[in-house]
Amino acid sequence: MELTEVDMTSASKPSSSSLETFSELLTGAIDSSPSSVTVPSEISVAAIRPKTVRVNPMGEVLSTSTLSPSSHNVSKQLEGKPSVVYKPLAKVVSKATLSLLATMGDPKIAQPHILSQVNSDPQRMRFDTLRLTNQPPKPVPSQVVVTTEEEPKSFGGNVNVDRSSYDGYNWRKYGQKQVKGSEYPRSYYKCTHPNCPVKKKVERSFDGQIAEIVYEEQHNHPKQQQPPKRSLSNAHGLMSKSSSIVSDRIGGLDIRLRNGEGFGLSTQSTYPNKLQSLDDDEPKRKRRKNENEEQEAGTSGEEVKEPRIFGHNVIGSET
DNA sequence: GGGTTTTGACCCTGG
DNA sequence: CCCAGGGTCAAAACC
Repeated sequence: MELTEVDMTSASKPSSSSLETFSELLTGAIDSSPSSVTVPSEISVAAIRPKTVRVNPMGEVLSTSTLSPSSHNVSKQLEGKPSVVYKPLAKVVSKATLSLLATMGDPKIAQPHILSQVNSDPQRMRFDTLRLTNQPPKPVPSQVVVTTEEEPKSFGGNVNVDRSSYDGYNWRKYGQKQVKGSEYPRSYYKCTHPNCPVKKKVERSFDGQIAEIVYEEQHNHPKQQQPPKRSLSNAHGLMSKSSSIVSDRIGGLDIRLRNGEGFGLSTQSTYPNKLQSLDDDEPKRKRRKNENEEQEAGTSGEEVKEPRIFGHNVIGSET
């Protein structure tokens, strides 16, 4: 199950230094010049309409507007190849996003073709990538799916840095669940940064390969240049234990960005509004019964309990 | 000792 | 209004 990092790294990772990290690519792409990359004008549409762009490592279009049944086949095939899926919000989606995607593909390595397609069902889209279901045409959020062969290695430069697809940020797993739509268990990760609202969902195949990764929100902080200390130290442990993410992503993964181009993008610069959201973190945060009884009145609903990002982790103190 | 992962239960939203 | 599904929390265990 655990793929050898070496395999993926050396196998498909020509040079991580070039790409650095996935996020970096995104960030850089956006930051640098969103329109620099050749992005189909459809992207703009994405902002309004849900679109899905799927390209396989070879640059072939895996799926288009409506995911066809065979599309899911593609996903399966991708297993062996890294694929990146971006699922930006319709409103947030912009050329920049596409640019990111395109950039992520790494020009030197393999520039993935970005296609945009209209999705039928937003929700379905989530696993569409994986299973692709024929959903009836409906207006939904847009989704951009881009698969690049180099992507995974890009941010996976150092397989040593596992940590659920190390992309330059620290992630903390806060849950795992088996979703109906997916045959693989879905893991939920949150950026360990104090105010970073970024979350990502990772679906791993039994092979330990990442079947799909969905990023939500954007990082409102610079990514770490170095992998999590723990990752480095326990890189082995993780791999052997349960986090074969690294391998996963290398084997073949789908990365999707939701809510704004996902991670690595400059939220502030691109979407100031997002900042607010970030600040709020999650107003809707569901509070456990305990909180209810204890902070029933205490929480005005706006008091974001940032101190407790998740579990006992810290955050507020982060300094 | 600190941080992360695991796992079950709880809560919310959508159909 | 009820049910199903998804997402999140929290305690314990592990590294």
